Amino acid sequence: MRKLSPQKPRGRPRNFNKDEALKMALDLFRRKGFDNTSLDDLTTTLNVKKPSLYAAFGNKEQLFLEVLHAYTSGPIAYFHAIFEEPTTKSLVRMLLLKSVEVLFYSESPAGCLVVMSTASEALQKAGIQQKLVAGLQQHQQKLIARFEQAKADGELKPTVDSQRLALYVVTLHKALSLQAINGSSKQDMLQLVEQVIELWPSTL
Amino acid sequence: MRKLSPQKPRGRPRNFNKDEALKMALDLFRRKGFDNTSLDDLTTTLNVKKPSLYAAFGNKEQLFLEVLHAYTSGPIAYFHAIFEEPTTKSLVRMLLLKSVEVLFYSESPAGCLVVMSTASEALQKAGIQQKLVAGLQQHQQKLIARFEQAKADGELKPTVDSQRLALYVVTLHKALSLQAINGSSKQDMLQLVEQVIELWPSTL
DNA sequence: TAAATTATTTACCGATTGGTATAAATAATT
DNA sequence: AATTATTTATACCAATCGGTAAATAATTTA
Repeated sequence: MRKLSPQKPRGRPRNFNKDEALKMALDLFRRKGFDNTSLDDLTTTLNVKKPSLYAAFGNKEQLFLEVLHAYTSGPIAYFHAIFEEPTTKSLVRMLLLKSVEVLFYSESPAGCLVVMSTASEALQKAGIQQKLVAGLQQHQQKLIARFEQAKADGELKPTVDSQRLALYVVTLHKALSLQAINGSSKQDMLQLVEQVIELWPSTL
Repeated sequence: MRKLSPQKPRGRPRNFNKDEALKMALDLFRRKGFDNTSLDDLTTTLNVKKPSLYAAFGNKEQLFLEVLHAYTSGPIAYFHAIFEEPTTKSLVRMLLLKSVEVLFYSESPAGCLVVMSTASEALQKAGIQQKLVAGLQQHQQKLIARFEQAKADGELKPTVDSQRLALYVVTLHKALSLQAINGSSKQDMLQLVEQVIELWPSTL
């Protein structure tokens, strides 16, 4: 009955690492998008034949879901960490700065997997796009609550509309991906962040 | 030698209207994106067989270019009109409000053809994406010049960084397409515009 | 060593992609 | 009426798409 000790698996061992494969697939999906990343793209860059890929991950959508999980729990884990910031201003600043870091983590900048995938038709048909949008909206709700708290704490003026302000922030956040794709330099985007912070409603 | 009077064309007349076809193609490209709009999509909704389509427009890329021209000279002609506005604040307000109108002109909102097409891989390979990005950057340059003028006129504070501020505006502008695709309502987006205007640097 | 289990390789599948050859249909011109 | 020019419809093309059947290779267990 004991299954605690992870005994060696029964059959032939797979000769590729699942986590590394997920990282490479993440790069592909980010650079080319889900729809335009073909199975041939995946098999050649991962150096894994199609049947092996399907045995390990299921199909293309399920592979994407695993990639997505690796992405949200890895590169964009800061999504949750920002709420530890003391002020809304530093929170927004950290959110945007960390985003820029993620977008430029490799030599060739790529958009955010979550944001850009919301425009995928294949993911929409598969019902995955809806999940992505729901996750983004949940994040937006957390921002609203945080801004409300800041109002109660006297950090933000009572005249601030938390919903509007949160919409403003998530909109800017999503836009960073487009800017990266459109060729903005990292320096430009860091300046953009500073511009946003400079315009942030005064703490009164 | 006279070719002034447009005599009736020689052969069999085509039984579809090019301009109407372009409008329907525009709808398709906006809703599905260039890559995911197939020739079958086009031929069925335009009710035109493939050889006729190719005789009239060339190929898919050239069709897109004609659609793009119809789009820039039609729905988004406001892109140039905004520079007639008296203040930078009203200019930005008009830019964003007109954008929202375009995104919601039909029942189902769609992204901006230009903005979303900058993420297309097929258009990138065809060298068209670069043209789109160049056009957007040209628009950004005009904004920078306008903000500089506003500083000279004393409308904007001398401390304003025109480049940064223009980058901020175009980023917000592009983000509207993403918000529309992500399901934001028109009311939400109009409120977003007001939030941006509220944060606009004071005229001093 | 034999059996059982899992992964790999090779080769293939039907469907869809963008694009086209060919011939019939429709018009103006001679 | 015959010729010429243009568009139409039918049928097809090679290439690529996501996905899989079948046989072989590698490993643990008995």
